[in-house]
Amino acid sequence: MPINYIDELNETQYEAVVYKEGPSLVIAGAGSGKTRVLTYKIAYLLENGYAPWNILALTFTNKAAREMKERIAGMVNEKRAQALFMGTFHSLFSRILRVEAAHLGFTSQFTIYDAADTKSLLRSISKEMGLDEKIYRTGAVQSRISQAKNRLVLPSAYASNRDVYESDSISGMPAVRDIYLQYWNRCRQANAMDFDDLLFYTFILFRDFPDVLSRYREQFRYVLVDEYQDTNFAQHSIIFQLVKERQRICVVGDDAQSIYSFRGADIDNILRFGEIYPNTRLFKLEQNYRSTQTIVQAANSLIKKNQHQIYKEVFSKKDLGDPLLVFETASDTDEGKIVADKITELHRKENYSYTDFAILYRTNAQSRVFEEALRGCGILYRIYGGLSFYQRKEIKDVIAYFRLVLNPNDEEAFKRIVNYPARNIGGVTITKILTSARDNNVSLWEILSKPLAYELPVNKSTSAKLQNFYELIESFRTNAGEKNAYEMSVDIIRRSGIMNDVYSDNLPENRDRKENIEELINGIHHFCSVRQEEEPALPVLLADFLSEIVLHTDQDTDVNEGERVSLMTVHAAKGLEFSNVFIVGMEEGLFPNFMAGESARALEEERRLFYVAITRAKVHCFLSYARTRFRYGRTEFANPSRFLHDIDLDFMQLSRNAESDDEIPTRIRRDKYVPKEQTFPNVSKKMTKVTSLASSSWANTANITVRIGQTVEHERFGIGEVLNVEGENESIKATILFKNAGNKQLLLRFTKLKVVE
DNA sequence: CCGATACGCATTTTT
DNA sequence: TGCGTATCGG
Repeated sequence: MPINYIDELNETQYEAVVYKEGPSLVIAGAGSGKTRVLTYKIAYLLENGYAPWNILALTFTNKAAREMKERIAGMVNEKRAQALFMGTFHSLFSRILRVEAAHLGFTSQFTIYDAADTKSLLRSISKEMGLDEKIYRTGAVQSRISQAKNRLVLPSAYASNRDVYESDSISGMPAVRDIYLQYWNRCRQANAMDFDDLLFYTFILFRDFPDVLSRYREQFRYVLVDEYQDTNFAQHSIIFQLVKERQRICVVGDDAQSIYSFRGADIDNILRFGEIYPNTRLFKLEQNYRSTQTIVQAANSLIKKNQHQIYKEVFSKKDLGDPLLVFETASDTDEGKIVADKITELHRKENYSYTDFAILYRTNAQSRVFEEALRGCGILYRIYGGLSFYQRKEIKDVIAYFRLVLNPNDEEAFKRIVNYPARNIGGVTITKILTSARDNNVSLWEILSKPLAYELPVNKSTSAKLQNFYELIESFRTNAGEKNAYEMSVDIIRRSGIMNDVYSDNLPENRDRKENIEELINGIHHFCSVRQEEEPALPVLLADFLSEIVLHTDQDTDVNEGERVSLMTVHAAKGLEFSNVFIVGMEEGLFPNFMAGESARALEEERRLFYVAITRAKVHCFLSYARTRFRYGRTEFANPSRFLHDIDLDFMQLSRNAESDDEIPTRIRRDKYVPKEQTFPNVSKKMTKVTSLASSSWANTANITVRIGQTVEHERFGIGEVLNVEGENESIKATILFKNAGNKQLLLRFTKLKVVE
């Protein structure tokens, strides 16, 4: 069945799809059919002279690649779709690097260090160098080194750069350059690359080995890049190496959704694409097919506050829709409750499935209150992000064995398991090995293999223990090349003593560990049978499994699985859509996050992040903030986010306590960040009374019986005397004379009162 | 050298 | 709050 490009695409989409003569930039507003353009374009290329292996398509997540592949498979021959080079930068380039590893002084079995490995290695390097860990915060050092790598700055260049040195000195960390060099060498020593290295070494490979480069140039005749606004300099440079001559490149993205600068992403890549590729054709997709007009316009009004962007006018032809609804709650617990209640209500009244809801927050730590509230209402949910399966301790332990078996020079894996399960090799011995390795400029494993030659100063009994460990790993290594991954892993878990350790008792905390390890084994079993079907001739090796999972992230798991509400960070929600979206924690310090400081650039990124959040919503978008929040073990006060003032009030509605029209405005006026001309008072007429908000400190008092003559305290009106009570159930109304606020008639259902006497 | 226990500490987003 | 590290007794 031929694809009817004209009927199935709008005019701009069609033009973007069929243009293949030179570089093109597709600016795709939120919900404008970006993925559609990419899939149709790839199908079009396949129908017009390109072989699948000649197409390189880079996506941001593995899941995006998988989904796109499936869609293309439905349009063209499935086998051809499978043969496409489609995936994340990191996964595709790691595959290339495994093939070409020898050029760079690595073996094809190199380990990929994750962020935790990097941190741990940096920590030990700082310690060895005798640096104060309070000043040289590992996180800070890590991000400096990461930024350097993302900008293709080698340790030597880093060390000789005056500006860099000065900036490091100003932050009190002049030795970062020494750490960087040491870290670089230690990774090489360990035959390991971190995430950033996967890009850096690919660049170096192409730069230093022209024949290798020309091979890949020849192969990748057309390059497509998704989410181009989130690429960094290293990624840009690699792409440029590949397409410089042919200029057959199409990048797709939305500058308004650039949210990964902390990972080195450079919004200028997309803003200045036309300068780098001079004959670029620009296509702008401006029709949003996802959201109501109100949501689109609200998002537009927000993003207009940013200076740094490509002009576009996103519009929707869908229903006008409801305004964004803003909730204020007294505490974070109440925020959880009100969201859970709202979900229950929409589920019942408007028949939404739970999969139609998402709760989006700025930081993972916020998920807790929502989990509790949803559980309380009996609503199933699923959390995306946070710590993934592969980051759990017991799983990392097992994986460390796998890693060491495949790459015995892996320092981090070595340190993790040399004494797990306990084999009486303690800190003192490990330090000795570390020192010896550093002095001789070799890996830990090398020391272990020839302790005598390196004069490792240990006694007989310790030496025997080390020898046992060495032989254990060596015995696994002999099989790793041919034995099936499932058999290997079972063998490893048995003979390493992990099985014994976990199964020796029935402590409740060991039950979870046991289940997790079993799940891992099942996963490997499943992986093996699937792979075996695909390629019956080859054994499925441990290495195959490991390379499958290291770059696997939580982003890659499917969302609409089961009847569950989705909870995730705004970052994780990029590319997804839901009928009903709750954006929670809209508070100063939280969103925008205090880490962003007051710099315009960082604040613009936070604003783009908020833009991403709003544009996930198809029908309803709810915003909420809490006045108090439990944080770091204490209650803290918060003010509403300045971003709430960035949205045009025509598209927003305040849901609030029934009484007192001027309360929120007064509070907001107190906030130092609010520009005077944008305060709420002049628009208070637009506010509508909608819902009552529960509150922990006041909530339970809402149900108490209020009697005439009692003295009560109101959250905002203060102390008053009850003059009269009338009505019943939902509509019990009290007349109260407040000392400062005068006479008020209050519906108790909506009112939070404390009885004073 | 191990394990328990106390204490201090820092808490953004993630391929 | 909950984690990782420092310190203790065994």
